[in-house]
Amino acid sequence: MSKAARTRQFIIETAAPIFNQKGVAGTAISDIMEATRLAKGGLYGNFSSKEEIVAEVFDYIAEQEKQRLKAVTGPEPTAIGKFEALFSYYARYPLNRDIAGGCPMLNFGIEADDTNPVLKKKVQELVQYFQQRIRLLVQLGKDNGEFKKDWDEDRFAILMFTMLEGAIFVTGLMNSNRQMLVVLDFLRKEIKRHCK
Amino acid sequence: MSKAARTRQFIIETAAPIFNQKGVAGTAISDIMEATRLAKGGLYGNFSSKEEIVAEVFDYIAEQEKQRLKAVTGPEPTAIGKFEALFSYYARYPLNRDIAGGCPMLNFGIEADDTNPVLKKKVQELVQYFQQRIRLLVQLGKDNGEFKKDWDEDRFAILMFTMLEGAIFVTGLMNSNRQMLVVLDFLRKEIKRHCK
DNA sequence: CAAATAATAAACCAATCGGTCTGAAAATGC
DNA sequence: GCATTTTCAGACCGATTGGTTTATTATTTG
Repeated sequence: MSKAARTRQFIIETAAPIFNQKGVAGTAISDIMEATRLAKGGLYGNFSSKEEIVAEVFDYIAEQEKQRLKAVTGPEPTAIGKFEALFSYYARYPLNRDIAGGCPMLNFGIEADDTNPVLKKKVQELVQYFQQRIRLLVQLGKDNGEFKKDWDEDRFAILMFTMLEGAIFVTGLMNSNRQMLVVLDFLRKEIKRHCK
Repeated sequence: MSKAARTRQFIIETAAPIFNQKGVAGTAISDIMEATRLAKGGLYGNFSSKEEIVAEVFDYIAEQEKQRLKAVTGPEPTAIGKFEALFSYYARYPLNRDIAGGCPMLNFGIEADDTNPVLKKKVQELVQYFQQRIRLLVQLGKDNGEFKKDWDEDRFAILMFTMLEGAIFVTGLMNSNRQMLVVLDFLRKEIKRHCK
C-alpha cells in the first residue's frame, strides 16, 4: 500500500464519523483538516473535491456495515441464532460508539433524498442489500427446517427493516433504547410465531 | 395582524418547505431571500438570526402536523375509523405535495440529533405528542368497547410509530410507496387482531 | 545513494456565508 | 393628511466556504 493510498484511506476513515454526525452540508473541509491534522493540500492532493470525499466515505461506510452484518450473523449456524445475534447487536446499537451519529443509511439517506442523487442511489443500494439479507436469512431458516414454509420473507424483511430504522431514529432522538427493546421483543415473537 | 406579523408569518411559511427539503445546514439565508423575494433587511428586520427562523419554522411545522392529525382523525366517530383514516392518509403520504421533503420529525430530528440541542428538544416533544395520540386512540377504542381491554397501547404506539417513520424513510428513498403499503397492511391486521 | 516522483503545508483565490447598518419608503395614529 | 413609527432594500462587513497554486519535503525507484 503506497503512502498516497494509506493517506487516502486515513482521510476516509477519519472523515466518516464526522459526515455521519454533522451531515454533508454541515461538515466543512476545515472540519476534516482539523480531524486529520492535514492541510488543504493534503486533502486536495488525494481528492479532487468534497463530493469525491463524501462519495468514498459512503462507500467505505457501506462496506463497513456489510462486514459488520456478516461478523454478527456469520458465527451462528442456525437462522434463529443469526436473527438472535442481530437482535442483541441492535439492542446495543444506540450505545455503540463504533457508529457515532446513528445509522448511516438513515443519516445519509435523509439528507441525500432531496439534495444529492448520486449519494441517494448509493444509499438505495445499501438499503436493498440489507433487506435482501433479511430475506435470505428467512429462506435459510426455511431450508433448514427451522421456519414454516408459508412465512412471507418479503413482508417480514420490510417490517423488520422499517421498524429497526424507525427505532434507531427514535432511540437516538430520545437518548434511550427503550423503544428499540420493545421493537426487538416484537421481532423475536414474530420469529417464534413462524418457527416449526 | 400588523404588517410585520404578516411578513413574519409569510417568511416562516415560505422557509418551512425549504428547510424541510434541504436541511438547516443546507439552507442558506440567500435561499430564503430568493423564495420570499425579500432582501436581507426584510429578513433580519423580522428575525435576529437564522437560528431564530429555524426555531419558528419548526414550531410552525409542528403545529401544522398536529392540526393535520386532528383533521384526519377528527371527523371519524370510532377509534377504528380514526385509525383507518390515518392509514389512508399515510398511504398517500409520500405522494403528498403538502409535505415536500418527507416527514419533518425525521428530517429535523436526524439533523438536529448531533448538532442542535434546542431543535432536538422540539422534535422530541413532537414525537412524544404523536405517540401519545396513538395511545389515546387505542384507549378510546377500549372505552368504546371496540378493542380488547388487554391490548397494550404503549407497545402498539411504539411499533406503529417506528414502522411509519421507517416506512416514510424507505418510501422517500425508493420513490415508491410499496413498502408503506405493506406496513399499513400489517397495522390494519394488528388492529383487527385486537378488536372484540 | 541519487534522481525522479509523489505528497503535503501554507499562502492565496473568488464566492458565499451569516449578520449589521443606514436611508428611503410604506404603514399607522392622531 | 401630516407626523411618527414601522418596515424593508441594498450596500457593506469580516469570517468562512470549497478549491488552486507553489515551493518544499518525503518517499520511491533505478
